Amino acid sequence: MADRFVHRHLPYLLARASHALWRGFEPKLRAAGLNSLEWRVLATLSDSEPLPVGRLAHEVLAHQPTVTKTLDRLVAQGWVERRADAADARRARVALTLAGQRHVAPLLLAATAHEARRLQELDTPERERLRDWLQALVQHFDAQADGADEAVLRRRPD
Amino acid sequence: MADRFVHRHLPYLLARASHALWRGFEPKLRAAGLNSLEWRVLATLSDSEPLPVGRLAHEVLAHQPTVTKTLDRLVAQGWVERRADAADARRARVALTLAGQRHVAPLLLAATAHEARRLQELDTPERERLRDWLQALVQHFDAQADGADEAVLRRRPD
DNA sequence: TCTTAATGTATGAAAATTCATTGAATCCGG
DNA sequence: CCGGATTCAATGAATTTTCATACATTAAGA
Repeated sequence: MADRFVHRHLPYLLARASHALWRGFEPKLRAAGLNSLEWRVLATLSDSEPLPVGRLAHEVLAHQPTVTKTLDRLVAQGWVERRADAADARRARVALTLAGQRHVAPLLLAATAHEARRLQELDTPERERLRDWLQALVQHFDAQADGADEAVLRRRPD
Repeated sequence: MADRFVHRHLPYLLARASHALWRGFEPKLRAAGLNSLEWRVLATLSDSEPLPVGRLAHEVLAHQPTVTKTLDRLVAQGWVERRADAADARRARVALTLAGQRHVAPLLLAATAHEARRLQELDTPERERLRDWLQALVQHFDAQADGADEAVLRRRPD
């Protein structure tokens, strides 16, 4: 399998792995009336303090205007709210409403269960090391604030 | 970092890792007049035999109608062509044109170099095992033709 | 061989995303 | 404290993606 570019190239391989693990869960999202970005937004906010839009966009791997519009929809549904930032009037603080929390809660459980079930099939002892490695990778590249592009990460002291 | 759902959940973590590694390469794609799906299509076809549309869609992690329309654009650019399948008139065989090959070739090199550069920063010996693990993961879940959703994978004998 | 089912791709309308830009608020050097 | 540069989020037009469906071809069974 490793003979073709797309099967060797790591960014691609990671995306493929993500899809492969995730596959089969979408029906559950659809049933909950969410597309995958909306899901990522709710999941991200589920156990986070209220986040500014730009930071949220970075976390959900989407562009800021996309997230702004997704938030409009989620707000209309009553799942999310934009609060004012005390220190900076430009900035919004996006948080789940109570209804939003109730809406994602079962999905979070289901997603965790789905992941566990899928991984079990694989039955390799390296799972947890993989997770550590990936966390280190993300942290490293996120932390270096990247120069080349968005500097969304230099989060100020709040 | 592992305390939050989105930082622990493996499908998400894999997607984040993919992005983190990939970040900084997009300008090069833009310069080549490609969006990321178009890039994945060209990269996939670059070292593959001509593929039917559905199979290509699966490989590039996109839906079939999306790929059909992306192909329309790539064909219009002269980078891709649809050939007839000798055995089945419904099926198309998508392949790069010579111009297409010339167009991606430098990008493939650049992408590989980019990956290498990024990974070097990380300086961990586990890289290759990670790649193996991911390949196994993708292969496992792709191979099982999945029941739950698209059965794109049961590729007939050709 | 017909008839019905299933498969592969295309299509059209609706929805979401992107790109470039705007408007507003904060920051910072003088 | 002023003025220009920077940051944050929103907006609108253009592009792309999605969803459902249509069309054509092959498969399967009576």
